[in-house]
Amino acid sequence: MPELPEVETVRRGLEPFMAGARVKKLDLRRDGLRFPFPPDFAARIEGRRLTGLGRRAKYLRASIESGETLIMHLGMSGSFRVEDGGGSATPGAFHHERGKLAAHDHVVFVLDNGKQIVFNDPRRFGFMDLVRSSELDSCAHFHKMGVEPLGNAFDAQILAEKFAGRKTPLKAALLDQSLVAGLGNIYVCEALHRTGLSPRRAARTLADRKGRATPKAAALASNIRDVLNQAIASGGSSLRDHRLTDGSLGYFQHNFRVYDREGEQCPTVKCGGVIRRMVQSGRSTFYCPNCQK
DNA sequence: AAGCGAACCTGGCTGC
DNA sequence: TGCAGCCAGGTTCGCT
Repeated sequence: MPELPEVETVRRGLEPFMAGARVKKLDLRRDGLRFPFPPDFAARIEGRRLTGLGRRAKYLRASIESGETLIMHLGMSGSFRVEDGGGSATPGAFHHERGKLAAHDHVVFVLDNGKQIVFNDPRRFGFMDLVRSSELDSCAHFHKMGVEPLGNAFDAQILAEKFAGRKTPLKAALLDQSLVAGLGNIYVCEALHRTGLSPRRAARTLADRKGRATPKAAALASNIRDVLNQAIASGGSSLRDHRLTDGSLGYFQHNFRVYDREGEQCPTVKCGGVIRRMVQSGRSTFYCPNCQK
């Protein structure tokens, strides 16, 4: 499901309830998701206060007053929802006595503010992990991670430097999380179309002989920022699984120009091309062969 | 080193 | 109605 805009949408939905709340109970409905939960997972969180909820690329990061950080990834089909919890301070008045859990509800955070946060993930490609907060950026999940596309460091020059010398197609380079972190299949297709760049073009062509950014690199960096910000403002894209934490749907999918629009007219003014689908490194790429060069 | 394809898992849709 | 086949927003592993 989720690329950067969807994860950011989830973060904004969860933050008002999670940040500052104490976890009364962490209910694990199975032994793990994509990976087993870390040792003593529930015990390291229960009774502790969450001090903030951040995001890096497609990862959510909840800091805990213990000095650890809870890392959460939604995989392809993960979602969170916020519910009213036991409704009282009565010990044991937890969700599972209220019969509200659905299929694939794997993790429930029961909070001291009367809310409970439920993680649902049918495909179980998501995962959760705990690391020392002081080692967050050097831990296995993040130490090789590329530049944050909505961060201050992201611009045409860093894009050119990352892509310099790479023969791999632009589509694959933009999906490589060790170069730019947070883009996925949808927003790569959309950003390339907005920039008039072919997904097949070699990544190194965005740098000139001296390694400087070409005008196309500048336009691509700008379009990446724009499409991500516009998607966040729309609550992300809901194709099948993505939901906001209040259960509502994102609506940026109505603004797709090429993704999942094979056979439709290219929306570029005066282009007249037809959107096509091809497969690159096992993933669908949607593009206009007429205006993307 | 870089660049593919396969694997992980479930559900929804299409076509016979 | 049933069933086989294909497809899906991500990441990681293993083989060229």
